[in-house]
Amino acid sequence: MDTADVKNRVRRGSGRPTLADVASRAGVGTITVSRALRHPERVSAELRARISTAVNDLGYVLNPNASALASARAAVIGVLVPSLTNNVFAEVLRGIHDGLVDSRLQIQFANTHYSDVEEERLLRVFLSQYPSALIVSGIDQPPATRSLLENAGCPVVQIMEIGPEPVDMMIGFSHFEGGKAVARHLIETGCRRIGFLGARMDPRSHRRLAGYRAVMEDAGCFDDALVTTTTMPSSVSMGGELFRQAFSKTPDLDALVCNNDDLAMGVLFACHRAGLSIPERIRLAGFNDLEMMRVAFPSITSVRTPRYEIGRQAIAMVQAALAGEKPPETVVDLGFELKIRESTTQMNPRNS
Amino acid sequence: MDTADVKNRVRRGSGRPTLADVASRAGVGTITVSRALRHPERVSAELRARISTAVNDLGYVLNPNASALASARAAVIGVLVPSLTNNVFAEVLRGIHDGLVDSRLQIQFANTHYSDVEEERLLRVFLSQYPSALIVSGIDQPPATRSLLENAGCPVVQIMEIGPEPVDMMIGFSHFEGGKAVARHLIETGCRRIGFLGARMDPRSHRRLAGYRAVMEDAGCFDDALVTTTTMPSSVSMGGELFRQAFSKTPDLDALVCNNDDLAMGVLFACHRAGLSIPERIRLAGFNDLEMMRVAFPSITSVRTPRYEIGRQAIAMVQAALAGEKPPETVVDLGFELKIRESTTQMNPRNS
DNA sequence: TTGTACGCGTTATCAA
DNA sequence: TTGATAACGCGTACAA
Repeated sequence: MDTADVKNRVRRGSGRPTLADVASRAGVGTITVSRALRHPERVSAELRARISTAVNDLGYVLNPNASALASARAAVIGVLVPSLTNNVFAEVLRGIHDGLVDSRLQIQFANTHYSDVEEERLLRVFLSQYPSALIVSGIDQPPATRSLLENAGCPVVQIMEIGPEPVDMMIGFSHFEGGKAVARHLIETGCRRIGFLGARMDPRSHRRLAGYRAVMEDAGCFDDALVTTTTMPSSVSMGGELFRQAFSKTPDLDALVCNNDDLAMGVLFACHRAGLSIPERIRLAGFNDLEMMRVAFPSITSVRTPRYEIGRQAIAMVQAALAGEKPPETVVDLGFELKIRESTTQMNPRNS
Repeated sequence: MDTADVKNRVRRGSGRPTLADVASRAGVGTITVSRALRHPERVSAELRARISTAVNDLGYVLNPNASALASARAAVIGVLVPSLTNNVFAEVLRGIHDGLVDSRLQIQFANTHYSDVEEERLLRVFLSQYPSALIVSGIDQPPATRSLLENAGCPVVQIMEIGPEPVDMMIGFSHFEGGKAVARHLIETGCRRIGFLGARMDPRSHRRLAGYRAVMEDAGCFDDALVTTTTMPSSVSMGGELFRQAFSKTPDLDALVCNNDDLAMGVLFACHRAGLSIPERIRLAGFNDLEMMRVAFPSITSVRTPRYEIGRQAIAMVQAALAGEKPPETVVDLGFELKIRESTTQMNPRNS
């Protein structure tokens, strides 16, 4: 094949206008167009205008695949969550998404199903494309996964919890303190036989349980029989299930701390059905403070957790890092708020 | 710069092994490696083994960005949903995700917030990277959006609903029929003053309302005053809100059809609080059949919708299309199931 | 079945 | 501030 053939080579292009098309129309080099799009301030006003016109005339759209290849950086943020049906993570995702409007970054997410093995596998998939940032749930990554994160070559945010040794950044709150807060509230209002119901029992659940236990031991009230857990997924019906187990083990229960609001709802319904009044016979508290807790009958005490804010601020931290800013805070504690409601107070809710 | 300098050129590589590295180690051409990875059956067993060894030795991982550029096809499937907090779409996403294990495709999702403008914008972003497939919610895309979808150059699945003119493929069920089913059930059990509560009022909500209305008119029971809706987001507390509005407009209500289960929960709690018994005084039905409906007290009649299955099968349809299979069914109706429970039957729930 | 040569569309390098 | 040129790493076309 001689050089004369070169021009006859088949072009495989998609037909979409390219940077080169824009460049020739604007009478500039391709790199100038690239610059004008990415760093407008580094290009003279005149060229910027000519390029802008050409872009509009041609309907040019950047090819992110080519960009990713050339720069070894994809405009994608990888997000790993352990569950999707769990309302908590849906809210986190919403926060992440809302934090990303007006950004060229895309969310790519994956569901680890609470599996460390899956998490590591998915992380490798994400890493293969040189993501702009990674957001992972929890702080208990096994060594291999942690090592992958440390060498990710991009900002990494661990969300939902806080701990002493962030891979890079962390945002969340203390589940241990959350567990303590609920238990303390019940102790303070006079309860002694306070049960704990937990499902799934991921690391965060264990920390809430540990918080509950610490308070109970302090008060001299702890009793193994008061704790009822399962590794099965959490659900409203599981709440009823666990309640029945707990109530048959310890019929002298005077309160129940639930690991999350789904379980608490299940307990509420089970008590209604069994004719056990809340809060008169049994006091009840949940965790997360889903919207429903406030309007339930009776309304249910819960720990409000900043799920949306976690997602939102995780993105803010990522963006700051990508902009080269190094904030002093690499570990952000967003705290929580104990919402005390009818289910743990004596008043007759119908008169409230 | 003379040719002698060429070898001194700065390499910008990431340091990761490339196809060429694998090829030279295995003593084959790069394209053979590429083929061995994508279509193992087209490569001889011997080379396949040598290549496999080289891949493992080097820890080679495909660079999806380069792959996407070369083939003008990213291993990404774009998913557009109108909401994330809505449990319904969380389940759809879960189905999509589960359908994608063992696939090299990644999910890239975006939240349209029920906005057509956002939907179009996000679609353009997705399209710019040549996705392998697109999944969009609903069937009411405006002309511009529809045109984008028709020219997407990849499989497109419209989910949640079915209709006469799919862009490409559709999977869902008839919301109109769903609305009819609930209303018919209530009419058949003797109700006449059946209210309808709706929030958000997206196209699917309107179709459920239309189904309800059709049945009510048929029965000679329709009354505008029985319909209470808002365009505000749906929530449990909004259910209580709408109930109070409806009850003051039409205190002779004998049943309520709720546009979704969140509203129904809100009604349940509001009735408890107001001392109105369900089902004795007011019968109640929801839509979607969230897990909670089954264990609520009283348990709540609802229309079970195949949310997880929609996601799951949407992926199956995509994969079939990508494999070149053209199934006869481009519109798949997954149907729904009316779950009749205590909230619309006379028995005293505590004895059940 | 296997290999060669080149194109995909962008960004980095370096010089002007 | 601007541009020429190469490089990113893989897939396609076509030939062997």
